[in-house]
Amino acid sequence: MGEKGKYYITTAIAYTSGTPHIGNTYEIVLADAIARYRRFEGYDVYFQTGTDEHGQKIQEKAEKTGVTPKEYVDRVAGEVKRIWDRMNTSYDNFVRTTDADHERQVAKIFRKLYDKGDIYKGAYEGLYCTPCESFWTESQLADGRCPDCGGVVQPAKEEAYFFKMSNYADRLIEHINTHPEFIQPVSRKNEMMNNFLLPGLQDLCVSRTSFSWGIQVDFDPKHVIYVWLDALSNYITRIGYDADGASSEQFQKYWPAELHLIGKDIIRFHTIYWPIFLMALDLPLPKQIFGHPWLLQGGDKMSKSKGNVIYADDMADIFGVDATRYFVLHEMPFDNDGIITWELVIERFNSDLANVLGNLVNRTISMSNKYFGGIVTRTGITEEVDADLKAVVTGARDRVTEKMEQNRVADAISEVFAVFRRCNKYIDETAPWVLAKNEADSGRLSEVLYNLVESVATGASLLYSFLPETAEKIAAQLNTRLRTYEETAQFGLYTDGGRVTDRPQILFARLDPKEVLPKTEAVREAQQKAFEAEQQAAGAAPEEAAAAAGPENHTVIDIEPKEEITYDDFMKMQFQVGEVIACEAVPKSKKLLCSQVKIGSSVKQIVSGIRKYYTPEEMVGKKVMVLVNLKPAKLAGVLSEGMLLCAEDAEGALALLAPEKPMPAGAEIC
RNA sequence: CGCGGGAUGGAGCAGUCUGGAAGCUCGUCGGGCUCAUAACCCGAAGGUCGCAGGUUCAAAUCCUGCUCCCGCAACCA
Repeated sequence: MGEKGKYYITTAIAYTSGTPHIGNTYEIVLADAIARYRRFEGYDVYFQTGTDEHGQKIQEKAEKTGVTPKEYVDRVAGEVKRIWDRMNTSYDNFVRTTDADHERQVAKIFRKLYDKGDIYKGAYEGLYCTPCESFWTESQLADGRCPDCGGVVQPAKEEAYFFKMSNYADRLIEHINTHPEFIQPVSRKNEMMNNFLLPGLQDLCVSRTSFSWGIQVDFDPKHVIYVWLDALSNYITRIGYDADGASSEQFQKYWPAELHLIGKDIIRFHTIYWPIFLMALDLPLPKQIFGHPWLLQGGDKMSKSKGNVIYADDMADIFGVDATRYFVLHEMPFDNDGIITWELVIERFNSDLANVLGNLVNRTISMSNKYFGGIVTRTGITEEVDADLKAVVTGARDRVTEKMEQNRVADAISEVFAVFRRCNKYIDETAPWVLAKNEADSGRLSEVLYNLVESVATGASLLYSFLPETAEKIAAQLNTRLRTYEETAQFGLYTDGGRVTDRPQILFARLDPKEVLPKTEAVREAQQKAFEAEQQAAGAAPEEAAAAAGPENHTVIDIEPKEEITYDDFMKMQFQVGEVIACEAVPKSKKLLCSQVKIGSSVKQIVSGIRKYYTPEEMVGKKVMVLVNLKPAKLAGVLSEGMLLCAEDAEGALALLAPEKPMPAGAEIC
């Protein structure tokens, strides 16, 4: 181990706001495949993953569930770790940002940067948008309004710490330009340059006072350190970085990282802020940051309310761990998003795992048993067809390595399977069952089977990084061991006269979609139920509960009953008939319509998410039912002073409620 | 004019940077074979490479314009 040097690989640490789905799981499996392959090649690998556990969102989530933030993240982190373990990932270290030594180091890093002058205390003196919880400068405003939501901003001032990004921007641009491999895939590099670096970096606010769940600034305890500064630091703190210069040997050895594997959504943090923080700490930059694409469910984003979130657990329950690994590794393209559907998973399972691989192993072993009682003997009686088989098998390692060098894991695994496909073809070319009919061909038959067993053993060895369990099973059935990196380029290592198992196990039993799809459907339904219950527990609005009930019934919809309320509770709400006198689409939104609703002698502005079902034109003149004493709020920055009542069907389609007989605007509904 | 990505035979993708005979896996159809998990092997059909212009001896690939999808940001009161 280690003769090729060290290799430090990390995944992004998972944000503990909820259970990771298959898309998150993809990242750890991808990293695991890379880590295992590097070990296989002979690198001294250190593979780190973990959880990101601070921040406002988590504080809120915990409050909602009625537990402390720590209890909340303990639970989620345990869950994340369990899934990572179940997926058979070989990480060396699982970091939690609530680990004491991490927290201590981050506080020290913050202080160091402050002492150095890269972080300075300032104030947001600017225009604050309450719904967005964001400050904006004069120049950022759009028509004097919040550029994000279009809402009204008010002058406000809040003390905060800032990081002087501009101190390092030029150095970073230089580094990116002179290190083309730094950001992968390259399309992302241009994106970062054009959007953030070249227009000029704003100083980054690196503290918060609006919540407390985070690492305190030790010399100014009202402030909590910005989660990204906190989270990114995990890459150095947990391998022993010390801001006071007492960094561990481990840190000296492994930093800088060879690869940060992250989702494409957080590329900006890793390719701009993180390198700049490192420069400020006088540390070398990671060699490469790879922003992998996402898995999308049938082209849609996964959403719990649709019940189409695919969890690694569910997939592993139905298909097994290695099949799950195979799917995410194989189906994920290099720089576009991949698609995952249960149908596709079944297809891949049957065609690749069951047919090409499983069946190959099975037929190879069966023939050995049938013709030679399981004994595999090398006779040296070769024919021309053998040469191509051997070339494909012994050359596979370099082809796989070439793909892995580029982090093209999906292509690499395809190269491994090319070996198995070639073996199937070889069987057809040599037709062992024909040789078996003639005693004179026995020697040749024996050689053919030896070549097959040998090829399968090599293929299994190359497969190990991707499907470790399967590779080991194959080796066990062939009664051999997995080959080393060097050995996979050789042919003929299988023990002459060795014996394969006499009881071959089916590696992957073919699946019948008719049997599997009902299971996946059950998973989907269970998920919707769970979502519904969760919403219920969180006190969701009836509309949401109805939406979560699912598109099952055509004529009747049952929604979760809510707690009984008193007449007084009901009387707190004021409903009136309103007349829509004007209506327009909210410019920055897709779903919202903004209506001016006449209620009695006043006019209220109400925003509703009904654009999909009503045009602004047809809204005008409608008499609608309005909840008028709802606390005003901003939607997409537009003030909404009430709520239009709608009925919602199982598909989520909406219909406005209207009085059954003509009523004047302002009439009370009681 | 918010930012970004995409459109390639029935499905999912590669190829586009660095123009030069349109490729892979699955499905379909036909054939072969029987050791094996109705698996394996061979062959075929099927594409005006989103639309319209332009550059070029040559365009999926470069340029311009357009259409349609999707993601991000904000949002279902």
